[in-house]
Amino acid sequence: MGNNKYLDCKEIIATLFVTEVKMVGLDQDEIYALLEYPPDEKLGDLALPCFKFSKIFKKPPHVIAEEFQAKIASSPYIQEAIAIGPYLNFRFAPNKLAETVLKKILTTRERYGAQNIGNGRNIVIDYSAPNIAKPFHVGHLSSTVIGNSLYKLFTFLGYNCVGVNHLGDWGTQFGKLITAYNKWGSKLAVEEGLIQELMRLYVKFHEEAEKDPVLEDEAREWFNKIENGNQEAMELWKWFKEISLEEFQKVYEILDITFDSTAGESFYNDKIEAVVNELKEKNLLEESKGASIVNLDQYGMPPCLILKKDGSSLYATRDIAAALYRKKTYNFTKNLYVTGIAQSLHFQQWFKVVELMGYEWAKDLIHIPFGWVNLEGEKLSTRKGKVVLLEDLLETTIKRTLEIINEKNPGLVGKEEIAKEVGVGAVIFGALSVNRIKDVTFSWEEALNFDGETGPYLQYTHARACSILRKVAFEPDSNLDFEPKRLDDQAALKVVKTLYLFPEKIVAASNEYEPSIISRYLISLAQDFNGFYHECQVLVEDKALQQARLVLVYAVKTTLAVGLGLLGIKAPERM
RNA sequence: GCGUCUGUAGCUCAGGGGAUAGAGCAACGGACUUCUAAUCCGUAGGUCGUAGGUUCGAUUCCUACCAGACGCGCCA
Repeated sequence: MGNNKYLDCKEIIATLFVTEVKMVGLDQDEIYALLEYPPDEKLGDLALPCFKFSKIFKKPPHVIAEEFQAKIASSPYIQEAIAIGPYLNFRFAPNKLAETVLKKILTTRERYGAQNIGNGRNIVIDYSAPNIAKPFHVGHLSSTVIGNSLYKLFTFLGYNCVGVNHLGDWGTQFGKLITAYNKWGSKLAVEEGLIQELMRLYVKFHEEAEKDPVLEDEAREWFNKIENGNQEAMELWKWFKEISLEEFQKVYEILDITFDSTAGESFYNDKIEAVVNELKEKNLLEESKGASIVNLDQYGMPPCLILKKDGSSLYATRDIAAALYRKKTYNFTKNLYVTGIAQSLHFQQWFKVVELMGYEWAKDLIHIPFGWVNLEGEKLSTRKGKVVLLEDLLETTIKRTLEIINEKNPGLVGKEEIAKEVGVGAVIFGALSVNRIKDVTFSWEEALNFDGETGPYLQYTHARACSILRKVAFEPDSNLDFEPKRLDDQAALKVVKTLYLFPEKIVAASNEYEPSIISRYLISLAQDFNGFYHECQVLVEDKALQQARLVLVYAVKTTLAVGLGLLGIKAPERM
């Protein structure tokens, strides 16, 4: 736990045991790990289950809890310790907690929760990575927004992040596209239809290839030509790529997501040979059925395909080349790959190959998998043209938001921009609110519902808080005078305790590469705040009371904005 | 066949060795002349997939099974 610059009550209690209780049989770290938040707040704010001590001292846990209680004196942050059955429950000193947490927020503001855990080390985050010549659809949303959130999160924790959009701009799909273009397409049609036309050709290819498998061979030949720099093939490839990139850029602009590098698969084309040679030198490469592979039998995995029988590369080859390049270029402490769970085996395989090549940093290659997106009962399929385009989804949610604004707040200035922030926020939050690994079913009804645990709910709560602060022109100031003891309502105290948890939550989110931990935290913060909002009037006659509550409102507003920012969601001041 | 992931309220999901299993949606009943009702309060709703095992204690860990999703050589 070390030197946490944020208030850490668990650490305080663990220290208390070492310095005051002594002779407890467990060290500070063990006690720290044992401390948990009780299921019901009435019981206390933190609890130490005493079962483990029972074994050490051969006494019933409730007796131990009582003995501990007798030895624990109150300290500035811990008001009391009460033994309840086999638990020793601690109650925070509410005034001290409120004072410490709120002053911290007044001082750090939009940096509340930030830490220098990374110490400037580099993390490469590989995310989004759409395939060129395929439309950007809801299936690409997860990678894009999870990666973006991790980028912001690790930056907030002191790492230097390198966001890489590893474009799928290489591979047999281009052979397929060129084959389809030559057979059923035309220059004019592509110029007019752009990515829609490319998608039509791609779908057409798969329809026809089912009837006539020879097309697959033709496609492979075309890809081979691209790899060998055939001029006709290269020109078409470049053209298709440009069309796609423009389309993707529109979506990234709406989402406000940027990358530090867009070195895609094609970028590594000239780095493949060196990898293959290195594999050969290290005696890892074998011939099998005409292809070149790395055998992984002894690791319980199928072989990793390095070269096809026609000598062209595969995605594992390019991934290895990319990893070597990135290590050399960025000297990363971690390289995260945000892709679907379907690719788990692929990553395990080539991570192992890198390890077998003798690179100890293979352990720093981390796959961050996420579940599938389905379309209400049906599977998403680019090949069958069965997709919801991300651009359509975003435009629809923005439109819907505008309708709601016109209904609820018609006089709002800057409606268009706010509708965009809220509509896009709804989509991003929807993708980040549940555990990465879960499969999700896309539903328009859910996507357009802005009630309850949604992005707009968080933004609305933020806008409400802003509204109060605006009415009195509240200015944050680290020397601001306020009386924490005035925040003695249950609802206000609950908010303070939840604010206290924020730094702990974002560290947990980074440890698990799980933005949904932040999402859920923000929902609980907003729920607590809205409870407070209904129960306690902020703008009141009693100026000291008002001041204390204003500080609380400011703290909530700030924490919500910081948290939303880490998710890649805007926090408008009015809506 | 082998492997991975998932199974908790009608639906979508939290929780993840410990004290009576929590939210939201949908349903029903309340609260706007008062800081934005995209809100809040209340009611109802669960043999935590099934069976064993480990443990003082299992919804949580282990094993088997069931169900669903996915992956297993020249697609990415």
